Amino acid sequence: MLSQLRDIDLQLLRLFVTVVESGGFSAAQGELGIGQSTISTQMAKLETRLGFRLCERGKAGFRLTPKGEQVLAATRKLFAAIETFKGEAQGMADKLLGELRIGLSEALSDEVLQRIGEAVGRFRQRNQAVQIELVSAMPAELERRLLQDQLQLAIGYFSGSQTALDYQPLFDERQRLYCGRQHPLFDRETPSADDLQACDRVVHPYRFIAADEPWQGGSSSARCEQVEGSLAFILSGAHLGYLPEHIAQPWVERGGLRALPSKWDFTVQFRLASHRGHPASEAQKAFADDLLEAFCG
Amino acid sequence: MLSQLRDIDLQLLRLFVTVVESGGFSAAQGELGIGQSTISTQMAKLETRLGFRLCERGKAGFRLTPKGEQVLAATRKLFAAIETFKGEAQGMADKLLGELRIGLSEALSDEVLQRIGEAVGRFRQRNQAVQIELVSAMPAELERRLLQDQLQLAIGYFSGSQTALDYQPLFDERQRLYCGRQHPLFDRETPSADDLQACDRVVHPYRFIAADEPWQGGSSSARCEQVEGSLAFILSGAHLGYLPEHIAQPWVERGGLRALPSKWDFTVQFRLASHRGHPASEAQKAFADDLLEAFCG
DNA sequence: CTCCAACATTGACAGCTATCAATGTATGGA
DNA sequence: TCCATACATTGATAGCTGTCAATGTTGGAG
Repeated sequence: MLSQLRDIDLQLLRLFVTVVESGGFSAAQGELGIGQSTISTQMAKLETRLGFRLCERGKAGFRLTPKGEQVLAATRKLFAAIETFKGEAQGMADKLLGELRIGLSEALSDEVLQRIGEAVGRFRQRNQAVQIELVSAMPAELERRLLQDQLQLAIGYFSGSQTALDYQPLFDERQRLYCGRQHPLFDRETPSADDLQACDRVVHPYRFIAADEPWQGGSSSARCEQVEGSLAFILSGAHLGYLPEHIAQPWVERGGLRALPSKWDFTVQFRLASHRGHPASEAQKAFADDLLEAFCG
Repeated sequence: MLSQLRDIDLQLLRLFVTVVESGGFSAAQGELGIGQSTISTQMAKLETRLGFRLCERGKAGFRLTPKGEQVLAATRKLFAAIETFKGEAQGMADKLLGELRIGLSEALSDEVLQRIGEAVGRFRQRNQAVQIELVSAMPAELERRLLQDQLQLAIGYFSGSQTALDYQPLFDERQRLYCGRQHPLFDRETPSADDLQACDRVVHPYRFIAADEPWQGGSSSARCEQVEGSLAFILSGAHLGYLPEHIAQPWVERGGLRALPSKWDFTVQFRLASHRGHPASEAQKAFADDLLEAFCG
C-alpha cells in the first residue's frame, strides 16, 4: 500500500472515469471496447497504485467509496489541466511566435511606408504573437546586421554582391540629378553634358551605390551617405547631386531645387534582404510574404 | 503533422524538460541515464506529436524555439497540476472520509455523554474529513436503522438477539426500583416482597428489556418505552418502576423518589452495535476504536 | 581541406503490459 | 436451495515501445 504513484497512468484514470460514468465494470465494456476482465485488472492496478479502494462493486450494485468520489473530482481537475495543455500546444502548432527585427533604409517615401504598414497589418491578422522591431539604418549597416543575425529582414538599396544574403525586389525608386537655386545651372535652359562636367558634385561614399548613376563626371568635393546631407550639399548651390524624386519634389515646387534633364535619371531597386545562413523562422517567412504581397501583389 | 496528441506521454515531456535543463541532448545522457540516440528518438517523437520543432540543436549549440519556450512553460504548469493531483491522492490514502451516522440511546448519563464527547474529540484528531451525525432514538429503532444501513453505529441497551448485528460492551448502567412520594411504600421502612406484590408497576413494552429485571411481580397497568414516561408514572405515586440511577438521583435528593432495597437492583449493559453485513468503512472502524478507548481504555 | 563534436537514423531486441478466454467466487433474487 | 449476475483471478499471447549499438549527417574550428 501507499505505492508511490510514480507516473500516473492517465489511461487508468480515464478508464476509471469511464467506468464511473457507465455505472459498473460490465456496463463499461461497450464504452471502452475492452473485456470485463481487463477492466477489473486495470481497476485493481489503479487501486493498488493509489493504495485504497475506489469503488464497491458486485451484485449489490456499483458505488464509489468516499475516496473514490474525491479521486474522481481530482481526476477531473487533472484532465481539465491536461486539456488546457493540449489546447495550448495545439493552438501553438500553427501560431507564429518569437521576435522579428526588421531593418529599414532611411528616407523612404510615404508610399513605401504606407505599404510597409500594410504588410504589418496583414501580418498582425495572422495567428501570431510576435514582437516586431523596426530599425532604421544605412544599407551597409543593415547588411552587416543581417550577417550577424541582429536583423532577420532588411529593406534597402543593396549592392547585391553579398552572396550570403538573399535579395528579393520590392520596388523601384527614381533618382534624379538636382541643382540648387544658387547654382549656375539653375537658370540654364538646357544644360549640356559639358556644362555639367565643370560642376562639383556630392557623391555617396560607397562605390557600389554610385556605380549606377548615369552621370559620373565632374569633380566631387562632397561626400555624404545620407539623403539629408546630400540635400544640404545640393541646396548650398555649390554641388550637383542625385536625390530620390520624392524627397526633392517639395523643394522643386518651392523653387529651391531644379531637376536636371531626365536623361541623367536612373532607378534604384529597393530589395528585401535576409540571411541565407540561418533558416528563416515561420514568422520571418510569413512577414516576407506579407511584404511581397504589399509591394508586388 | 498536427498529430492528435492523443495521450500526452508524460515521459516525453519529462525528458524534454530534463534536456532543456541539461542544455543539450548529450549533456542529458547522464541525468536521464539513457543513451543519446534514445533521447534524439524521443525528442523527435514528441516534436512529431506536437507538430512543430521544440529546439534547435547541433554543433551551433542548443536553444529552444519560441514554441519550445511556450511548451516548456505549459509543461511546467501541467506538471504542477499533476503534483497537485498526486498530493491529493497521497493525502487521501490514509485519510478518513465519508459520513458517519451514529445512533444514541435516550437518557444517557452525563458521564456517558462526556465519554462520547471524548471519543469524538479523539476521532477529530485523526486525519479525517468525516461528516458525523448523531441520532437519538429508542434501542429497537436503532437496531432497525442499523439493519437498514441508515446507521453505521449505535450505542444502547440492546437485546443482543439480532445475529445480524455485532455488539461490543461499552459500559454498565445501574437500574433501581423506585417509588414516588405519594406511593404507599414511600414511608415503609423495609418493604417486603409481599408488599411489592400488591403494587402496580410500569413496564417496558419490549419483553427483552424487562426480562432482566429482578422484580417481575405485581400488576402492570402502565407501559412506557422512554425513561421520561416511566419517571412520570413513578412520580404519580401509583406505580413502581425501574429507572437508571443517574436519572432518579436528583429526584431522590429532593425527596420526590425513593429507591427500594438494592436487592431488586440490576445492571444493564450498554453496547456498541454495528451491522455485520456491510463491511465497516475505515472511518467507522476508527470511530469504534475511539469509542472503546474512551469507555474501556 | 580535415577533424571533431553533436545530433539523426536505423535495425534489432528485450521487457513490459494490455488484452483475452476460461474459470473461479460471491451475492441477491426466485 | 438454486440460479443468474457481476466481478476476480489466472495463464497465455501478441503487440508495442523504450533501449542500445552502429552508422550516417551536419556544421564549426583549425
